[in-house]
Amino acid sequence: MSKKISEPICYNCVVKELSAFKHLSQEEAESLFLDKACNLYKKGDIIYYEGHRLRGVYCVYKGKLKLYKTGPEGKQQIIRFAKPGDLIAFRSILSGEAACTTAQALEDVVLCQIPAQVFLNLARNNSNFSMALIKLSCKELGESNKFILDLAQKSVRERLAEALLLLLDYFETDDDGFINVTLTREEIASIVGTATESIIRLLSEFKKDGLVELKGKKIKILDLKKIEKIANI
Amino acid sequence: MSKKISEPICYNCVVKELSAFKHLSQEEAESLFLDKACNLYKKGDIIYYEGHRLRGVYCVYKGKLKLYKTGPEGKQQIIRFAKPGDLIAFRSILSGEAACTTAQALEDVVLCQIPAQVFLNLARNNSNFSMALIKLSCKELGESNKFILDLAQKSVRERLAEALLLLLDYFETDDDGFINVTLTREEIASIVGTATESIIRLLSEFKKDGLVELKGKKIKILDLKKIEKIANI
DNA sequence: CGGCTCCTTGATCAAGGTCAAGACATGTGG
DNA sequence: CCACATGTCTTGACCTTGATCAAGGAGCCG
Repeated sequence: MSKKISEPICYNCVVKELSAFKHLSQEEAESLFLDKACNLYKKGDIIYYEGHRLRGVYCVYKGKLKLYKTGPEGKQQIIRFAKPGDLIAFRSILSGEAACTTAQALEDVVLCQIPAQVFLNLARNNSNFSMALIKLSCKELGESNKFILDLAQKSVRERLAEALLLLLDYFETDDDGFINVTLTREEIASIVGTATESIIRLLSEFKKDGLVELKGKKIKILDLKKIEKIANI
Repeated sequence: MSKKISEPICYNCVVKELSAFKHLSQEEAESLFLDKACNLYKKGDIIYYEGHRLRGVYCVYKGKLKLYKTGPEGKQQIIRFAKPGDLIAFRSILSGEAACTTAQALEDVVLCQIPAQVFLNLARNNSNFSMALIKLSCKELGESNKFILDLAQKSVRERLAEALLLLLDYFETDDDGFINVTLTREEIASIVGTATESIIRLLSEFKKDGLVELKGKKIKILDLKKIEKIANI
């Protein structure tokens, strides 16, 4: 399921500057390097399950992941994504609760795991680092609250438009202008919180109206202005 | 709209022990007392508006509040409540963003406002305090994520049952066993994320089935087990 | 008493969920 | 290389949930 690989070196890791770890001193980053464990996960592998107690936080070195909750009928609801430089599982470690989501690799992924105690000690002793973590969790909280409003008051059509904008913003585009992530229709549905069929119908409607181009699972936004208008932000 | 009143004294304030402030030293709590401003707000008063920049965090000394977001059509979505001992606006201050909700008094309320800089300095210099704030925001984040799942996948009936349990848990009961908060049907609807009429119909159905007792705006849960079963947690 | 706000009920309707069936693509092992 | 299996996508038909609209009643306050 996961295997050890040659490890990125924390104190000059390329993704360090993207994450809250950029606030660590050289010395702290060096000690981090000694304590971490680095592993490769294949596409589809589960990193951890909702409800489980976790040993530490993960820093994404390579690849993309989805974090989702599972509903009463087994349906997934994607809560957020992660990409290189992101931390995952920090919520669980910092709050001392069990994981509130399942983390799964969307493609081959390399993760470094930092033991909870090491992470908590850093947070406790380096106030720049702890303030960065506070900012991180508060920002995510703001985003979750925003999404609550959307789910409660917007139509599926509006939410799909908004989801496309979010994906574009977060994953950016490849050389051909397609959003740089590959998701099934079902996965898009579990971002938006609706049925797969609804996503299919709406996407082909967007296509018919010249708002998007579809090429297999790849999506290109052709008319940003109109999508933004539909999203009703 | 708000008026100065005789101030609770932070370093022996009765609500201090309920909040993250319990991690402050005597000295820190004394300095807090010098910097804070304490005000009374009448029922219905707005403390601050979504989108505004805030001057500091508020500590609830007395009374209950609702924090809500407003949707495109002006409909409210309640994100959380606050009661004595709770902090509000901390998310905005800690993340450095504008307020993501509007805060409104559900009854007469007394709030102490702590200036942002004072609050941030405490967070920066007292690691027990900052860790408590981290826990607080991470816990709220977990709750918001939970609610996202509910909105996306549960029926209005399930969500109402769950909302009643949440209200019971948070506000507890008065001497007669009624949930200790007074909300209009419309406000309940804007917790659940549905129309007022749906709440009315479902509440009277719950009443018919002997699950709840209704006395004006007051609600008593008669059959906790069945409500829990409906909530489907 | 008149004017609020809030609650309640009934009728109607649309958004979107569910079900079923088939097309298409992809990968596998023989 | 083919046959098959599996997973994903797509479309159409149908039906349920819950939103909306309308109207009236109840309670409360100046």
